[in-house]
Amino acid sequence: MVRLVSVCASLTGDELALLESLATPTHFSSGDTLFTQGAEAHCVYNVTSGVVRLYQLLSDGRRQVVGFALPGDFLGLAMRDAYGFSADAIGDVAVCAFSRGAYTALVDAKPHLLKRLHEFATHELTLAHEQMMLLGRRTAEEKLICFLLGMQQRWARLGKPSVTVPLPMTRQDIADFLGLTIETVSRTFTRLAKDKTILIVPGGVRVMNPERMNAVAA
Amino acid sequence: MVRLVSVCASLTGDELALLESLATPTHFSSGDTLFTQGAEAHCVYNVTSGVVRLYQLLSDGRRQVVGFALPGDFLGLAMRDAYGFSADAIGDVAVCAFSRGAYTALVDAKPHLLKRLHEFATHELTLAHEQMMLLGRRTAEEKLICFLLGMQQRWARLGKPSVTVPLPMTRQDIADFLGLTIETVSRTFTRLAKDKTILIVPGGVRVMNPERMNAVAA
DNA sequence: TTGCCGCATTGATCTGGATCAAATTCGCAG
DNA sequence: CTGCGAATTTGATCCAGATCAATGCGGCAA
Repeated sequence: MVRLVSVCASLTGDELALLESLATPTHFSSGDTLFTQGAEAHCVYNVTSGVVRLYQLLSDGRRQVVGFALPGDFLGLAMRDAYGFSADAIGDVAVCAFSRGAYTALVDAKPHLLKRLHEFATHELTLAHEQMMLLGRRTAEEKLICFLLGMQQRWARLGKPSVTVPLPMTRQDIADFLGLTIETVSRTFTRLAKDKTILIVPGGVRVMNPERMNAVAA
Repeated sequence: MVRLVSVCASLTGDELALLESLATPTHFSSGDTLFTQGAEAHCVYNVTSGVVRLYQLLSDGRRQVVGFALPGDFLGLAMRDAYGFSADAIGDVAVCAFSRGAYTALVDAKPHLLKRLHEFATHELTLAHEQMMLLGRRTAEEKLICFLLGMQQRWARLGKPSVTVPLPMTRQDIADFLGLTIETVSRTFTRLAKDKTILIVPGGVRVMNPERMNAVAA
């Protein structure tokens, strides 16, 4: 539980007690919805375990996955009145939930914490810019390779460095993240596996030729 | 000059004097570079007049325009050590520049200001998510219509509401923003003009059928 | 006025990725 | 183990938008 709260906040020292008193640990099962695009924003979440799919829908059903939240990530920061995207659990997910009131009180009381949240938000913005480059100007193969390297780096930063990249999300999720169809994602995986650039394993992918992949990601 | 600083900060009352003492008004001519992707981030900028093109480059020359900054917008917030994108002037541009030191001092001294900047950053993040949906899941015609309506709204929020949308950027800039080629942008404009959805005028576009455009943007 | 020079438009053709259509494999409940 | 539904892979064809290639059209310097 101490560990949970510690991950919860990515903070140290004096703020822990305050956070602990305000955080509501919550659990979601695979497919459960944390919140929906346009719904009134009641809570801010900090993911403590599992992976969350973040997405927007167009009225005709087209879907854009805007990100995958991993442990340590914050959700719902961009709250004005309503959430800007929907979020649901990929596999089991644990979060710390903060009510909007608790969140604003916390932020007002602790400028240092706001600074951290602001750093987090600007980092998110940088990632969003990279994703715009990827969506607008990269080929299918480049998209997939950048995605795999990006996920590998994110897991590595969380202390799980490995040549095997876990991919708990479906091919459809990946397609909707990269602006491709499921068929193109599948074919591109198959081609990269034939190349011996990657090895497809249950629940993920093993990076076999990082040199080539880094060269493509440029 | 009072007006300048006022726009500069989008703030009220007691913070103005502080800001005024730290801001360095600067002017750029068409095509001038404010800063370059990867360069050490010395300054934060607040645009006071004109339009700034924000973009990233791939090593082979492919370009993604990640945004157009209008008066009131902040640039370089996502500074860690280096700028995440390049910025240059489209036509004449005036900005207030804050040195990194002045910026961090200001932010540490005035939590209220940090809160404003954080709101601005989260708003930017929301826009970035919308742009991801546009780049990943929209057709060329939808992209262009969403772009025009988006620019119209942004000018309107700045107190310049009009059915004529100014487009000071080139067709190539628009193409690189929407993930299209210049030819597709030109053809799509021509088709929308034939439709009587828009009227192409020097330096911009006049919205002729906002109902249809809003329906497409959904 | 003339002649560039960048932009923009228009046309012809090509192609990467979408769409349509089956298999195949996997997970798992019975 | 067996059957079923969902996810994935694979194949055939199509098409929106890219690419290649002129042509048009200001703006502006001489």
